[in-house]
Amino acid sequence: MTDEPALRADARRNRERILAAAEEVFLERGAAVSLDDVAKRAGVGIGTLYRRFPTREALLAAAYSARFLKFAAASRRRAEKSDPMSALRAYLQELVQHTNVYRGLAASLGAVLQVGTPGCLATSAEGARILQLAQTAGMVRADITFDDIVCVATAISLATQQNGSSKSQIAHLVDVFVHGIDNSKAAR
Amino acid sequence: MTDEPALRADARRNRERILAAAEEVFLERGAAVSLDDVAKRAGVGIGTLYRRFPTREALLAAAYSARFLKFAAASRRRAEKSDPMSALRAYLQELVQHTNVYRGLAASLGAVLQVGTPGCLATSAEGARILQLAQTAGMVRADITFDDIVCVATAISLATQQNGSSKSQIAHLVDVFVHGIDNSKAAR
DNA sequence: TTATATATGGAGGCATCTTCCACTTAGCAA
DNA sequence: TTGCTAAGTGGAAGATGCCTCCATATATAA
Repeated sequence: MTDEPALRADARRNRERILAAAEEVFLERGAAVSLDDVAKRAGVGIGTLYRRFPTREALLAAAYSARFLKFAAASRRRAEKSDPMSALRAYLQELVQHTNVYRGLAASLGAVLQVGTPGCLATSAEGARILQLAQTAGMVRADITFDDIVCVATAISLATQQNGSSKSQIAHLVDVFVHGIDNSKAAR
Repeated sequence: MTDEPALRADARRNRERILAAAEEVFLERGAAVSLDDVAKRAGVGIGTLYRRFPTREALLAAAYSARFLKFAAASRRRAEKSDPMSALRAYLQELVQHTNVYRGLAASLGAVLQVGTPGCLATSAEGARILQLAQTAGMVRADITFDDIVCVATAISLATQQNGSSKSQIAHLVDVFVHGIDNSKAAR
C-alpha cells in the first residue's frame, strides 16, 4: 500500500537494534513484557521505539517476521513432497509451535497475522494455499476458511500454554481438528 | 472447602452493590475496565472491593454466577430432551455466546471457570456431564476432555469477538469442532 | 454501654503506556 | 568543506491502573 519513505541510515540501525532486543526479551519473558524494557535492552529511547512500532502488535509482528518467513518457506517445500492433507496437518502443528515460542502470543495471533509484515503475509498466504489445495482435491470440507485455521491454532496454543504444553498434546488437538475438517466418509 | 465466616450486615450490603455495579460496567465497557471505576459506580472504596474480590477473575466469576447458573440449568433441561451429541453442540454454542456477553472475557474464560462460584461450578459440572454422556454412548472420541471444550470455546469466542462476531460464524466453528470429535464412521 | 472483631475509604507507591518537544544529526547541495 | 534542513532522538511528564496498608469507623454480642 503505502510504500515506505526510506529510513535514514541511523534510523534503520536503531530499528534493527529494537527488533533484536524485542526478539530476545520476548523469548525470555513472554510477549507481555514492558516496552520500556525492550527499549532499554536496545539502548534506545522509548520514543524511538514508539515512532517505529506504534503498537505492541506491530512490534510483535515485525520481530516474528523472519521466523515466519522461514516457516512459510519450509512449509512450502514440504508441501511439494506430500499430499495436501498431511501438509495441512503439519502446517497447523508447526504454526502452533511457532506461536508458543513467545509465551502469551496466542491470544493475539489473529491480530498479529493481520499486520502486513512479509513473514505474516507469507504465513497466511501459504496456509491459504495449502487449504485450497486440500479443498480442491476434495479432501477438506469446502466451508472451512483460513480464519478457521487461525482460530483453531489460537485455541490449541492457548490450551497448551496454560497447562504444561507438550508436543504430543498439541498433536492430539491438531488431530481432532483435522478429523473435523476431513471430508472423507470413513475418517478415522 | 473453607466455609465463609458469615459477613457482617453492612459488608453483605456492599458486596451486593459491588456485584451490581460490576455487572453494569462489564456489560457497558467490557471485562477489562478499571476496578476503580467499578468501585466508584458501586459507591465504595477500592479497598473494599479488593477485600471482597482479591482478583479480577474472582469478581468476574461472581458477577457471572447468576447468569451461569441459569445457563447450566437450561442446558440440563434441554439435555433431557435430546441426544447427547446435540446437547453438547448446543452447550458449546451457548457457552460461547455467554462468554461474548462481556467483551474481553474470552481470554480469561479458563481462569474464571476455575473460580469456585456456584455458577462456574454448575457450568463446568454440566459440561463435563454432557461430555461424559456422549462418550459413554460412544458418540464422542474417548480422548476428549472438558478442558478441550473450554479451550475451543475460548478460541471461538476470541475469534468471533475480534471480527464482527455473528451467530452463524459461531455455529459454523462449533460445527467444525463437533464434527472433529464425532466418533461415528459416517460422520457428515 | 462497652469491647472488639470486622469492615471501610482512599492515599500512596509502583508499574506501565503514550505523547510531546527541545535538541541532535545524517545527508545533500552549493 | 560547509552550512542547511528534514528526519530522527531521548526521556520527562502526564495519564491510567494496580494493589497494599492502616487510621478510622461501625456492627454486634455480652
